[in-house]
Amino acid sequence: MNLNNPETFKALFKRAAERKGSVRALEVLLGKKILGKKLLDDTAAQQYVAELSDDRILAAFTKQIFKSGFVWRVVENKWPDFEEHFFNFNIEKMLMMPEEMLERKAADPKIIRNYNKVKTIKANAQMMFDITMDKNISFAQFINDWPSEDIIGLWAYLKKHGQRLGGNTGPYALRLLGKDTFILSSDVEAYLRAQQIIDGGLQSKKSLTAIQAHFNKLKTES
DNA sequence: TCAATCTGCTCCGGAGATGC
DNA sequence: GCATCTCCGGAGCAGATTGA
Repeated sequence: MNLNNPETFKALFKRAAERKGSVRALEVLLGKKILGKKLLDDTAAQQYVAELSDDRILAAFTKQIFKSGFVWRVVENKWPDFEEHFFNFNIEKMLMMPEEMLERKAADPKIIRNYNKVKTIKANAQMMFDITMDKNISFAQFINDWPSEDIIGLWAYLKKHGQRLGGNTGPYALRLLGKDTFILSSDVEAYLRAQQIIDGGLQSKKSLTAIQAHFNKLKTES
């Protein structure tokens, strides 16, 4: 570990600006978030997350689950049929769907016929429903309220209580929705190892805590 | 032309090892 | 003894490629 002397935000920013051509070019990339067809700043993005309907969150989770380990283009091409098959991911309708119906839909070639992944739609709908009942808030509000300084906590929650939302699936889905989260891509992992912020397994508690601390530090410095 | 095989990609879970 | 970590094989399907 090299926690005493990791790269500062200033040095990282300078290096990134050189790589992207100029400070301005980098700021264009960093300054706003693209959500759907909209370009939003951080405050607007946060508002966007809080106002999402829960069916869109279930749709995002499901899309990412099917993309995981598969050609993303195929999932995108078939997505309109997914929306149609699963009632636009309406939570109540999904929870009322009998197993036989789910099994039948999972055999339709219009969608990706992976029954194990199809089953996650209902399971994750149940997780979302439970939270809205327990906390009396929408699932979107639940995600929005979770502090970005402990985003690994939200990852762990989704992994434990949801289905197939572990690994990078949960983080990717959260980012797709507009939640402020980092992604442990291979490039990011290589950087973290080069900076000696982590040395063991990427998903170990020790590593995740160190990574979160580093991102929190960068956020404070930025 | 058709069938078989390969490729792409990552979560999941089990087993054994390690640390506290 | 329990929790956590690490490693590895299995699972899943569409599209591309290869061979008969």
